[in-house]
Amino acid sequence: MEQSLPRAPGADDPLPRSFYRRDPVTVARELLGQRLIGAGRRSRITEVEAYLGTGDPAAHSYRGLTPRTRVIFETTGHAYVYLIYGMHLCLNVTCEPPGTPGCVLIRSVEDVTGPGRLTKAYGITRDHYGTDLTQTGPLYIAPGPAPARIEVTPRIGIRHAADRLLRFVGLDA
DNA sequence: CTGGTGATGCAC
DNA sequence: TGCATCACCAGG
Repeated sequence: MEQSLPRAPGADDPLPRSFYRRDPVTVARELLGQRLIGAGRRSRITEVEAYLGTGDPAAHSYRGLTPRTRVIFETTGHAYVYLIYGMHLCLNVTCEPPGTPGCVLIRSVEDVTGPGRLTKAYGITRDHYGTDLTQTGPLYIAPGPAPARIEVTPRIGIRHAADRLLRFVGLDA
């Protein structure tokens, strides 16, 4: 039988670490259309925000390395999950090489809009903090078709650097 | 529009 | 040790 190939071509192989080893704006834009896989879902990513490692007062990494922000500084392509407003979890993907902070907030996929509802739909908890998203597992990201075009807007719900155009929405057709 | 909710990080 | 801050959502 087909023993040399454990999986069929076209399977949802995770995006490689090199995809994430770039600046948050590039990673954010290219993350649109890719598939977030977990909890039986494989929906395409439709809305993201870039948080820059330096010079971005809206980014959690702005005030330096802390226990909470550790993965932002030390990993590439891992999940940064944190609790916001005492109630909702947000899923971010770390980027840049280790030693350089930077991450991308995944706000929505095709059928789930909103960062808090997205984590709920995927069953993401704080236990997912630090999960390697380049490994096939309970939560990872695999290739999907890029959107036809990208809308660029300011980020949602922040006070600092509210004028910066770092939110990206993927639109088809 | 507002309230609910709790971890975080910094001032003291 | 306290408390302002916070990348949200559901309900009026």
